[in-house]
Amino acid sequence: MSDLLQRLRDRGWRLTAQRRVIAEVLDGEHVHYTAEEVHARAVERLPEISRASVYNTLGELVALGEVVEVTTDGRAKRYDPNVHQEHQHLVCSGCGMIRDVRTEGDLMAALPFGERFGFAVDEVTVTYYGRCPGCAAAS
Amino acid sequence: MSDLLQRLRDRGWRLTAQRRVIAEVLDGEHVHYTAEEVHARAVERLPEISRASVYNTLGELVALGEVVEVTTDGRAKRYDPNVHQEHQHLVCSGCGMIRDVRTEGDLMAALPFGERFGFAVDEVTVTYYGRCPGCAAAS
DNA sequence: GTCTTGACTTGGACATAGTCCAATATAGGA
DNA sequence: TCCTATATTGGACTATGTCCAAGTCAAGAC
Repeated sequence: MSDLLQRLRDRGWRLTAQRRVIAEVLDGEHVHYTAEEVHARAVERLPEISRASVYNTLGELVALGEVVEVTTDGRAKRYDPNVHQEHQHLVCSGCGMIRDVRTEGDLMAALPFGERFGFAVDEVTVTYYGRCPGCAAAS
Repeated sequence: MSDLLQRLRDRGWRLTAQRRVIAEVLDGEHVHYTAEEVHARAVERLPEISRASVYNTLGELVALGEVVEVTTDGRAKRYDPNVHQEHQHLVCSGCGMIRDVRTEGDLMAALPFGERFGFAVDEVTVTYYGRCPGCAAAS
């Protein structure tokens, strides 16, 4: 993620304290924070950062392809910085925890041409649901 | 869908005018309305029906397994009454139109055991994104 | 180092989606 | 026809996200 800032600078971004903090918050594996969670964590490092800046910056990162939006439930969108390794998601239906997972085979090929209705299909997302070990033990 | 009302009665539901109208609105193929769209259509037949009743009834239908929630974007949830034929969704990234599609092969098997992290995986949803013929022509 | 300027940030108002609740109405059995 | 548990209602409230005008500042020019 450290070179994210360099990539952004290369694209003409002004590197503000706010953007740096947001990039730091998004650093790591299996990070899937909501915008409000990103804001809460950013505030710990930069107390005056606003919600608007977080929403703006996340939207820009998504537009640049540096972060992807994930919506596994109908609640808040989550932001996944793990874009350089293709993956899908495994979601615990108990606690909502999300793991990045890699699938086998060609998921796109699972959709026959006869089922494409003239669409130019260019993306497929797969979400697996189950109970994580903790939630399975608790029930 | 006409026998939906019978199934609900068998489960002890009271058949009110509101529930009948909601069931009628959800009748059909490739129906994926938001709660507000269901409400707007229900109001045409029963002007005094409230938003709360629509939300309540949709939630109950989901709990009973008669309707499934679909969230393809981060916006409002959509309600899909086509539960008796397993299917996935194809979404136009231009206009948001949704088609039900049937996939080939075992999507669950695409997730290796080594990628399950101890989860008891019991469901998989797949969403294909592309541009429908109309939106492709317009761009 | 300082100036300048256009891009960035901010707080707050607004919009949209959904939930909750106390009061009222009613389906369907007695 | 009556009774009552269940359903409906309007409206307040919460959560999530968007928009905007005013103020701030990063970084290139000098």
